[in-house]
Amino acid sequence: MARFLIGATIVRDLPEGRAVARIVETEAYLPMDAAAHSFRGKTARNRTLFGRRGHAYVYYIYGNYYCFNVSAEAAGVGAGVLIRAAEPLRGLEGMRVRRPGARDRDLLRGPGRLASALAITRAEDGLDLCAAGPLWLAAPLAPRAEIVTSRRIGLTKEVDRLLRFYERGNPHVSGAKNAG
DNA sequence: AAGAAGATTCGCT
DNA sequence: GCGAATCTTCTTA
Repeated sequence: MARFLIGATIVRDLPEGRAVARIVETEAYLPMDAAAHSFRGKTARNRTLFGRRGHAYVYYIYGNYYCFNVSAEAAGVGAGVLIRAAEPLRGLEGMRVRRPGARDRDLLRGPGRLASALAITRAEDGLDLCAAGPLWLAAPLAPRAEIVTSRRIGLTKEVDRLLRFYERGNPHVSGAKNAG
């Protein structure tokens, strides 16, 4: 699913209007993956990871930021895909309001920035992303560029697993230095 | 009940 | 390139 979501569209309704973006970077968090929030079992915070696939799992991190994930397996199995970066397509005004001073290129570049620009918080946790609503996803339409595989970013466990995916050369991908 | 770590970002050197 | 900021959640005592 992490691969599939590259090129998919995020549709988010903000007070300023509808924001649309194209996913360019994701990471997979598998069952039996010590780096995954689901690894130690279901809790109040991560319960949507254990629900049906295609629902929003949003968590708060470092006292400042939210990260937006998509639950990725059948009910009862804990797994998800972190949406790390996207390319803004429409409704940039609403995103700019939430990321003052940022260049357009950086509006959705990085998981914390993406959630901030699209106003995604714990309030959106559990939303069905395959149904009409304030936040949903549309499958990729156009042919996609080459997808690169790499190590995941910012982890202290399972650091060698190749579970990050991004479009080669896309300027909206986070951490240029992390290209490997 | 207390403490440590965390799927990040930004500013400063 | 490095370290602080900031607070929630989970683990351990």
